[in-house]
Amino acid sequence: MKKKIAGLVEKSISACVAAGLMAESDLPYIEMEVPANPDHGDFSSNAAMILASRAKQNPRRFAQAIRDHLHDTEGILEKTEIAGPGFLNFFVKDSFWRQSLSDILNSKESYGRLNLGGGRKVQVEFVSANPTGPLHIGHARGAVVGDVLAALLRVAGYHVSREYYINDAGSQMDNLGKSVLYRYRELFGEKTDFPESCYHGGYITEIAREIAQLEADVYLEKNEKDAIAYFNSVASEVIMEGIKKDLRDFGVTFDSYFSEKELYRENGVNDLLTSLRERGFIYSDGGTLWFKTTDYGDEKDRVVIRQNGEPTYFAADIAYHQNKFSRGFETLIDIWGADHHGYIPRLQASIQALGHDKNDLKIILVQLVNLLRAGQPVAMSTRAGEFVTLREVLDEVGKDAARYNFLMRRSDSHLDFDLEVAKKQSNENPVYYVQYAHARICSILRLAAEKGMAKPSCENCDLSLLSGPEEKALMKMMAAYPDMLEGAAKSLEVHRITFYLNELAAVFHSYYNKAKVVTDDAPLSAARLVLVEALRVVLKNALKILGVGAPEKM
RNA sequence: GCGCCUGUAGCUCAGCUGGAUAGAGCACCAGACUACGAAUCUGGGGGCCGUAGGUUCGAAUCCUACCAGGCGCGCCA
Repeated sequence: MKKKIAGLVEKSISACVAAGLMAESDLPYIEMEVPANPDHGDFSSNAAMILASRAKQNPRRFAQAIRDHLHDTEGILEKTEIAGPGFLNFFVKDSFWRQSLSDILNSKESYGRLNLGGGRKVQVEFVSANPTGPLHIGHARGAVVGDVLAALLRVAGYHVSREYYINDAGSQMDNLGKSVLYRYRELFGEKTDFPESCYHGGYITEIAREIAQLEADVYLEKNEKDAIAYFNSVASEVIMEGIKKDLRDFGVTFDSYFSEKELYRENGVNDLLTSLRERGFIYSDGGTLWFKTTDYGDEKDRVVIRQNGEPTYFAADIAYHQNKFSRGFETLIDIWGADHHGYIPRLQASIQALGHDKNDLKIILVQLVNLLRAGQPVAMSTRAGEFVTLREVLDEVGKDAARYNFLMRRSDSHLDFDLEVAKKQSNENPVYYVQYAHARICSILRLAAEKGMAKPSCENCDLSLLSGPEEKALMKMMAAYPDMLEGAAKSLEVHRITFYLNELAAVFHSYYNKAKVVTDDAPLSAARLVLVEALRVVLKNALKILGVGAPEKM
């Protein structure tokens, strides 16, 4: 609807230009907003004001000209007003809002699907935690944001792939193996001086114990290097399995897992560096190789091969992103913890050196989570092995509540996550507000069925009976659902879906307390059943994108 | 010191690419179940949009400086 009206305005402006009333316009798009105040219409545009200010003309005169040249061929508009300094306010005929109800009932679960992406291949890479320990609460937020963003883009018509990058090649992996080895030795009574830099969590000891049970003390004799290599491969595998299971139970699944080791196995890192060197992006200085990231705005050049001959993490990451592009993805989206923001310029620089546009790689920063229990901060330290794991959160508050809580803020805004509030089944917890709306509607529909009423259908149903303010508001909000999704997809902001749901549920709850759906008035009941059935569909579709359940009973 | 993010009601936060009278939830106060589910609803108080300038028809939104908090500034990942 929004687009239709914007289209009308666009054509009208062209007509005005043709009629010599305006100079050539170069508006990139027609801004069309839904005014907060219903007196200002269903949609409002400031196009006349923008054009007039560029032409140094009277905005109201421009607005008049646009209105005069409007050709409402479909008869969408009830009226068009010029208001204030030069706003064009559009009032849509009620019949067009009712039309969206039958759209929804016909499209069902595909209502809201867009063709924004045109099938373009997009990859969303997220979580990507090192397999050195279980996922904790901090990872959970990134997991949900990535998962929902992928789902959103899929609905918006992109071909989306979810990927987890396993950092299994760096020095922290040696630390992991070493940590297990030390615990293993302890199990056989050796005294060790457990290093500060190693992982202290209890899970390390458990892995050591498993190895000890299966293979006894054979690794006490072997040389340390081999033992560490073996221990870290066992440990990372065990831990990775745990991570996958936790994510699955959190409703997060991936299409692929990409191992950093893989890059080295295929010699990808060296090949890439060679080709970059040939093209002059890499130079040697002081026994190390440097990437000229300053060519693309980074504040200093970055090392790719260390003095000891080992490639840096950055080197592998360039190769990894190159690999992503070579797999045919046109847009890459990386989801990172906000503490990695300093890394953005060099990675952006590197993909540009590889010949891609800066915008082909979008990085979404997710701020860290501030974990609370009943208002009191919960201390966490990964090194010391003191952290609240994702598993514990899942067990304590449940998947739906946890996910919803992570989606209630813009991702680059700090988030307080209070375990006590999140598990409360009360009005302090917004998940239930929306789920309750869905369950209530299902309850109404069950009752209607019990009473032998026909299933909601737009056939032989007088939808013009839906004339109350809440009914109109609900129809308009549901009609705006695709616009909301489009905005969220374009801006990559998943929290918009949550806010939309809260608003929609609020209007419904208010309506529910005012009006009865199932009554003795058969035509009115039929119309209202159509309305709530449409609502049920929209709620369910949106919740599905969020990966949050839409229960029929609670 | 330099860079990035944040600063909006008592608390937690929305506010879409600059628009019309700045919103929501929680908390607080007062009300609503013989009505399809009260995990709900109705009403109320509450604001120098961090501060000061600037841009313009118009600024919470854009620019500059400053203040406060967070994060980053490695041949770690």
